[in-house]
Amino acid sequence: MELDARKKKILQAVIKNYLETGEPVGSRTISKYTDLELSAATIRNEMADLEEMGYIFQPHTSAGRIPTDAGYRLYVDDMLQTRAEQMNSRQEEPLRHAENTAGPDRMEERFERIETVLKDVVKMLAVNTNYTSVVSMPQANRNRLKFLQLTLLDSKKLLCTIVLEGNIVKNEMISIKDEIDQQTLLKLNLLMNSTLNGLTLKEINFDMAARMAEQADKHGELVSDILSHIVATIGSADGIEIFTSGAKNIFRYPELADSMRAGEIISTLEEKELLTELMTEDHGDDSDKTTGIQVYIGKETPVNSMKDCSVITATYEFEKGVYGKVGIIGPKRMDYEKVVAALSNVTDSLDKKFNKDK
Amino acid sequence: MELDARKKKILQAVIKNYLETGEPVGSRTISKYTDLELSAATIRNEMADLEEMGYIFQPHTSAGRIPTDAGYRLYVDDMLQTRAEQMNSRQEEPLRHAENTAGPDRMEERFERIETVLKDVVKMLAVNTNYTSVVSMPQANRNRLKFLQLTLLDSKKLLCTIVLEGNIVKNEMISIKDEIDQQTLLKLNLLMNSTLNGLTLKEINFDMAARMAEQADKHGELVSDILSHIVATIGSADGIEIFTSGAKNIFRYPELADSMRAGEIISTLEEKELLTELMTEDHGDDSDKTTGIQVYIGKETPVNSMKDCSVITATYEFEKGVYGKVGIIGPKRMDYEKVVAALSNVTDSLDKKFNKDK
DNA sequence: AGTTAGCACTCCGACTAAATGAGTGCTAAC
DNA sequence: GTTAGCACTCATTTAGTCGGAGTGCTAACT
Repeated sequence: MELDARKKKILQAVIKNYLETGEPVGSRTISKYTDLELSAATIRNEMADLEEMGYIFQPHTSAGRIPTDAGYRLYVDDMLQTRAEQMNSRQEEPLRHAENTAGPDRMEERFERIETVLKDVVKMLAVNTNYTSVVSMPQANRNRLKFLQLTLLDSKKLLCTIVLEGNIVKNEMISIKDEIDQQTLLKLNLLMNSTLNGLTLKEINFDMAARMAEQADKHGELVSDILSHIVATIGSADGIEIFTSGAKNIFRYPELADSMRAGEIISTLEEKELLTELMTEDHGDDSDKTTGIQVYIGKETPVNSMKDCSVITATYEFEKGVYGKVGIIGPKRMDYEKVVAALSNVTDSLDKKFNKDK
Repeated sequence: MELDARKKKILQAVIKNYLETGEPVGSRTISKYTDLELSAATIRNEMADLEEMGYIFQPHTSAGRIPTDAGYRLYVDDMLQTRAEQMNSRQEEPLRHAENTAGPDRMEERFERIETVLKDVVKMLAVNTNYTSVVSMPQANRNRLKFLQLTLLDSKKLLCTIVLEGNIVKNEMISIKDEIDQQTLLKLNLLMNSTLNGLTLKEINFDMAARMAEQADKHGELVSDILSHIVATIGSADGIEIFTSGAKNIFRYPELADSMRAGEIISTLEEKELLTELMTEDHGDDSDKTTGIQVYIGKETPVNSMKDCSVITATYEFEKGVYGKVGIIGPKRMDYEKVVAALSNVTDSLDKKFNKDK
């Protein structure tokens, strides 16, 4: 069977209607709703076909139709494509695009800590969309070390301050066995900085560690100790920081609101580790390369507890090469168009904001 | 009317039973449950009295009784008192107390970052009690400044690393207008450290700021700028870090599980700022001075969204004078005894752990 | 061919009525 | 002061009924 233009139009109508009402949509409704003037009976035939093709289904005999994941997928792909086309044609007249980015006024107030900015953004998103939203701090992973500083706190504790290229700062407390004096500390600082500066985490390897340990002479052990602390601190998945907002919004959507499902989702939001996979690597190849927007429908999501949700993520750039993600979690019948637009605006604003600060 | 021993016993029986079942308890049940051999009819009379006194109530005519907040209060106060007495008598034989502290094995593995420890603890609590649990990082508020360091990141940004007495480290990024060279930076570091070291946040005042600005000569503006950044960073409620676990546990208790209530609670847990009040100052005067355990029943809690819950908090000591709090949030019919015991154990373990590390 | 109207059928959801049962308050007797 | 007995209340459960929305199918229409 073939998916001709008319079937596609009907499918779209079913989905749009279902997005609005959240209830199975029947043939009569469609027959009025669409501009193609067809009777309910004809629609029924077409809908039977669409069901056979796996785009829609009935929750029970003699009920209206509901889109399947495949149906949503088709719809979303279509939407993204026409969106991309629109963007392209608009690139020539950037004015439109500019006036489209709402809300930067809220974020420009003054120089703020990035956490504050992101917390504001995520809250704003949740409030505006009525879905749950998440944001990750810029990822340090593939980032270069800019500067590191060892400071003696007391006779047994060393404070190691690590600054990465994107001006991301981390602290690590290191316990030391043997006492150490200011002089050698100064030397160590010099040594480590000169060796490590500008390096990616992945460029720091055993070889280098060995060479440094050698140069540090009797403090070799301490150096490698420090080094492994550094690597661990930055590299650990633990390092990812995620903020969420609007968790309670899932209660707006009955299909997610039963305590089992909601509990699972909320646990995931609470234990942010489980979101790591979602908020770091690019999953799937269906991401929109130009905007960094990804749409996961139902089982497509990498997060187990969200098999009944749809998740949309977008990428923002904090500094050159340093990225973070913003995401929206909602029911499968979420307003994909609105959410994609909102995320796109937000990442645009963030990109601008962070670039302006430089 | 007077609350004689028998009435008290009946009240206790009602509450105990209700804690277990979660359902209104009737006179027949009590008549069997208690050791005082009384018929249901007698119990009924007594219960009518108890209702008049405001300790219990009926959700509707011809239903069993449910404890009121006042009823719980009485019960809890009693429990805490007998508990305190037991503790006192046990102090002479500390072995008992020692074997009572379960779970330190889980936390002793190795030197861990305090965040990790606290996250483990809060998770463990949630799993063991089946309630929602929260923990706050040690509070910096009334803490002394141990050390502070200014580092030039680039021509426009200054990194300010702040270490407080309890080895709590904070970073603050400060934008500067005029460029500054390493020499003056060194001087500033020296000046600020020598002036501020060992001071409480509250001891840093305008007077001092003025004096320092004066000494800093032409960089006076920068100094006061930095100073206000420091004060703001540390002092801001923003600075409190809170971890939660087991949010989904509220769904175990139908009286909290409806989406309105649950949504409110979950929002509060998500926006940790709202928990600040709960996790910082001592509220109410009914706290158990010896253990730092506080019990908030229903409307007593300082957090608005938890008017239908009970909240129990306990204080642990990170370092001399640096405190954090652990809390359990559950339904009013929570197992107060078990929770108090669990919290008491946890704070004991934490106290020991942190003191041993030193 | 494709489209439409008509009709029997299915199934859900809302409503009603009756039965059940736990629990109370009250009275009268012990 | 305590208890047994009884009438009464009210939430919960069960079963039964009804209406409506929507379907699939067939037959007629273009």
